[in-house]
Amino acid sequence: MTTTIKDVARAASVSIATVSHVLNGTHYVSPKLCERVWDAVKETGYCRNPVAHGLRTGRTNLLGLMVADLAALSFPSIVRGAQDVAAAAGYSLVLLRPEGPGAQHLLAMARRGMVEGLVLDVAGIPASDVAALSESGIPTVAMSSNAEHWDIDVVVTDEAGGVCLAVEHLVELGHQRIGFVGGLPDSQTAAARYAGYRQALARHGLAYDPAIVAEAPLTRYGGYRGAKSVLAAPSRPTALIAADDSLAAGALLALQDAGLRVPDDVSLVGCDDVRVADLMTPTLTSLALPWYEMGAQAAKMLLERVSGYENGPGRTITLAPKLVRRQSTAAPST
Amino acid sequence: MTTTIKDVARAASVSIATVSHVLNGTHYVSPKLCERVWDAVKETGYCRNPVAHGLRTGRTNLLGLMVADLAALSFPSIVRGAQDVAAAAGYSLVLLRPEGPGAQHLLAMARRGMVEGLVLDVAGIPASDVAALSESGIPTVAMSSNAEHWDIDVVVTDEAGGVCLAVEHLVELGHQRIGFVGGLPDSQTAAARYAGYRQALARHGLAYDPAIVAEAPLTRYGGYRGAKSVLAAPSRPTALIAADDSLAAGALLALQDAGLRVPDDVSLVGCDDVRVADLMTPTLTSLALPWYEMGAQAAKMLLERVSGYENGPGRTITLAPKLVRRQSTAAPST
DNA sequence: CTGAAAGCGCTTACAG
DNA sequence: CTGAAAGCGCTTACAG
Repeated sequence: MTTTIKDVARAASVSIATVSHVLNGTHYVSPKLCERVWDAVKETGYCRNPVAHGLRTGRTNLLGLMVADLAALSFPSIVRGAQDVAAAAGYSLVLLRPEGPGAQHLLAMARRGMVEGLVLDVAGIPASDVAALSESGIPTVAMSSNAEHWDIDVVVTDEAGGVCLAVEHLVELGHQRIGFVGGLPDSQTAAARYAGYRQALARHGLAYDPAIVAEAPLTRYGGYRGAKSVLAAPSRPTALIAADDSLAAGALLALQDAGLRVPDDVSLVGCDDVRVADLMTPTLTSLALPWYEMGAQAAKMLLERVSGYENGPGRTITLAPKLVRRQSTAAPST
Repeated sequence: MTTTIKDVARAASVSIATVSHVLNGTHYVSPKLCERVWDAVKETGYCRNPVAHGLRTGRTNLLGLMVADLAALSFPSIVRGAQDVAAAAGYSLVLLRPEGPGAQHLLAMARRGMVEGLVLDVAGIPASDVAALSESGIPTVAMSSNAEHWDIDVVVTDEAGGVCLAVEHLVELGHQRIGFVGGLPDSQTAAARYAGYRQALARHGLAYDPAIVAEAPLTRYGGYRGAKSVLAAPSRPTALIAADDSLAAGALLALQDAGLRVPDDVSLVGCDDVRVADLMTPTLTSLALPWYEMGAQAAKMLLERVSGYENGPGRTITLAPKLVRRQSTAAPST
């Protein structure tokens, strides 16, 4: 019922081989026939069946995007980045879930050619699964919050470097006592951010004081409790870094509860969620993670693999967060 | 190089037809051969090529999800809803963008069988495109913020009903003067929410007072300006409904600027963004839109179409927002 | 109960 | 320069 290459060939009185050649420009065809073919295409409203094309050529123009947690804040930006570059190359994204009843089918899909390659957000995916995937031979690029040792392309966010940025910003403003409210150390991201804090302190010759460091679950209440404990320190910090914007929201509340003004009495830096940071009062100076860029770079590297343009060993590219200055940071009141 | 049905057939010493039959359970095969086939499958690590399968059967187990604005707040939830039900049926989602250089290819994809059907978020998509799609014959279900007249399945959010809920909540608390800060009336959503406000007022016998109604761009600053103007009314409202959480954030700031406490002096209801509402101080009583449900219902209806289970005229299902009570609303101070 | 064969809609050497 | 034919990896009537 839908029109095929045969219909076009018939309408143009040529062979299907010729139709294919003019459509794909894969071989010289005389102008006369070309014109007849194009006319026939227009007339019949033909467009090629991508499934048949995919079977024949092995190219489906589909890239798999595998992320465990669609509710993660990073998800929309990663998708946008990946889709923007994929679309520019004529590719679409198919959303794959790493677990659940469909996992087998999806892996099969990847292995057997429904998607040409995989962009993988390793967050929430068991390392063994990632390893298996990376060994499966299907082109894969991983997005991660820390460097990995698989021999595949990976784009990693420099979490530690981001926190360094925050510390530097505060130091430049004149702060010397900078507190830290981080996530529970069971998450790699949280650990990396904490490491960045320690590193930056050392780099600037600032003493590390456990009394102004707190670890808490990544919730508003966690931030509230964490900040409260930090404020109870014998000598309270003039600035606070919260490793997440939920933590920051809670910390802000704790500061207000304690009668402290932000940024007049205490400066506050958050992390992650641009939207929340923008809507808080005061608006929050915050670390913006390069999610869009990660998606874009991952797709770019993957496209280089599936096109055969690149076939060397796994590459790693590191992307830095950006510090977005808003109202919540200022010089310390002396 | 990758193993095919032929390899399995050879390993099991049967025909490929038999392999296919035991794999798909499409025909009785003797236990003896069945076992040989399964052994061979295991041994060769075979899994079927979905592209070839798709070409032969016309079923790719792929559903298209077309949304114009991946940065919309609704996007992640819609995807989650759609993916959850799609995955349960063995389907994956491919992300289609309605415009740009890939549009042709994508439409072609849809028309020619790469995806079996389309879930369409009509927000930001020209009505003519939607109409064309709905007439193309490919199974399509639309998600919309207002009822439509295409003869396809559509799931619509009851925007007006949501605002009614908010008004009712405030009326129950004892409020009689309820202000409204809405979006610019050029958006259908904003118009629907405004209509809901008027409706609810009428239903509860409350007078409509233009002095406590403002329209503004959907930004924090818009909300700030809108609320300011409403507060300047000769008789100021005891409660405010903001048709968006950015507007609400701005309104909150305006209220604080005016020395008014929330909810003690003025109650505030927001809309849309669960995360922001949760992190604000006070946390925001807010209308939660049924995004996850929309995605899930849309996928469900689409699956019913592509499976052939449903082939009647277009159905419409309306989903109601939910009011989530948090700290920003209370009885008016008398 | 099992298998040989046609065919889904393309692309691509290979003849002519 | 053009076309007949093989084949991508499956499924599915149809013989036997």
